Amino acid sequence: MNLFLSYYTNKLDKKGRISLPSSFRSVLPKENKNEIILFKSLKYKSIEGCSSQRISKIANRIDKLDIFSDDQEDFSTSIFSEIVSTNLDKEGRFIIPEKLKEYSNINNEAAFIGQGHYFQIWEPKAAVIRQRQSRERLISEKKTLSSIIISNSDDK
Amino acid sequence: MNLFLSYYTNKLDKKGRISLPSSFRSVLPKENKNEIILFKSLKYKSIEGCSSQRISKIANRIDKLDIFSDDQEDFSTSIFSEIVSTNLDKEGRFIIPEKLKEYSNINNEAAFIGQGHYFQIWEPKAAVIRQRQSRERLISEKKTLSSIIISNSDDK
DNA sequence: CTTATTCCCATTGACGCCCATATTTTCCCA
DNA sequence: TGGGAAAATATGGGCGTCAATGGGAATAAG
Repeated sequence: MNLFLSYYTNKLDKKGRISLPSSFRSVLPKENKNEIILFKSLKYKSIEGCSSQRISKIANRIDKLDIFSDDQEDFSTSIFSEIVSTNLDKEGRFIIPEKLKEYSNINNEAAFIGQGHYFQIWEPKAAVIRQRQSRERLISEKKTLSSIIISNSDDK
Repeated sequence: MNLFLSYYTNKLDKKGRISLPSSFRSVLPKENKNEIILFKSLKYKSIEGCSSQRISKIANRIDKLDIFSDDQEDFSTSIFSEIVSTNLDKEGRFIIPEKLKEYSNINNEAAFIGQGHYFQIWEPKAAVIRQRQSRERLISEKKTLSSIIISNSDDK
C-alpha cells in the first residue's frame, strides 16, 4: 500500500526526535527513503508532510511562470521558504523544526494522521478535536463514506 | 534535494563575513562549489542569489526577447550591470558587498530565504513580514500548499 | 604602508551515527 | 486457539562529526 493511512501517536525524546510511523516510512520512495518534506498547514495549526519527490516538479512548474513576475515571487516565497527538508536517521526518526513545533503546539507527543498522498502531524488533543469535527461535519452534511467512494468511479 | 529550501538566519561577524547555510551550499553545482551570484531584487529591498549557472539560463531567456526592445534593454541594464560575483571561503562564508547591504538594510544579521532555484537575503524583520504577506496571499486565493504539492498530475 | 581578503585553527552547540533496551507485532507450532 | 519465540518497531543515550562563529596570521591589493 503506497498511501499514508491510519493514525499513530508517538513521543518526542529528550533530543526532540520522533519516529515516523513505520507504515509511513514504507510509503516513501526507495530513492529517497529517508527524506521527508514538512510545512505548515494553511488551514490548521498542524504540520503537513510528504515525500520530497514532488518538490522538484513544482519548482519547474513555478519556474515556467515569468521570471520576476508577481506570481513567481509569491509562490516561491510562500512555498519554498516555508518548506523544510528533513532526514530520517537509521531508526526512522526525525526532528521537527522548532518553528513548526511552535506553530502546531507540539511538545512531548505528536499524532500522525494519514491523508493518502500526504500526512499531517498534530498536537494529540487538537488531533482528536479535529477528527471529531470532520466526522460531525460529514454526518451533518449527510455524506456517507459509501456515497463518496462510489461516486468516484474514476479512481482506478 | 537540489533546491534552495527553507529559512535560515545567520550572523555577520566583525569582518562582515556570513555563512551561506550549509543546505544552500550543497545546492551549488560541484564545478562552482564556491561561487555565488548576487544582485538587487527588482521588487523588494532584498538581495537575490544563485549559482552562476542560473544566470546563464536567465541570459538565454532575455536573449529571446526582441533584441533592441525596451524590455531587453531594461532587463540587461537592471540585472546584468548590477550583478556581483562572490566567492565563499573554506568555511562557506562570503562578504556581502557594501552597496547591497545598504540597499537591503542588512546589518548584523541576515535571513536566507529559499526560493527553489534561487534564494534571497533579507534583513530579518523585513523577511518575516514578506513571508507573512506571501502566505496570506496564497491563503486568500484559497490555494493550499497541500493541493499544490500533493495534487494529482504526476503520480508514478 | 594600509586596508581588505583569504587561510588556518579553535570553540561551541547541534545533529547524525551507532548501539542498547523496551515494547509491540508477527508468526509458528503445539 | 493459545502460548511463546522471533522479528519489527519505538525509544534511550553515548559520542563523533559538522555547521556556525570567532579571531590571529598570512597574503593580496592599492
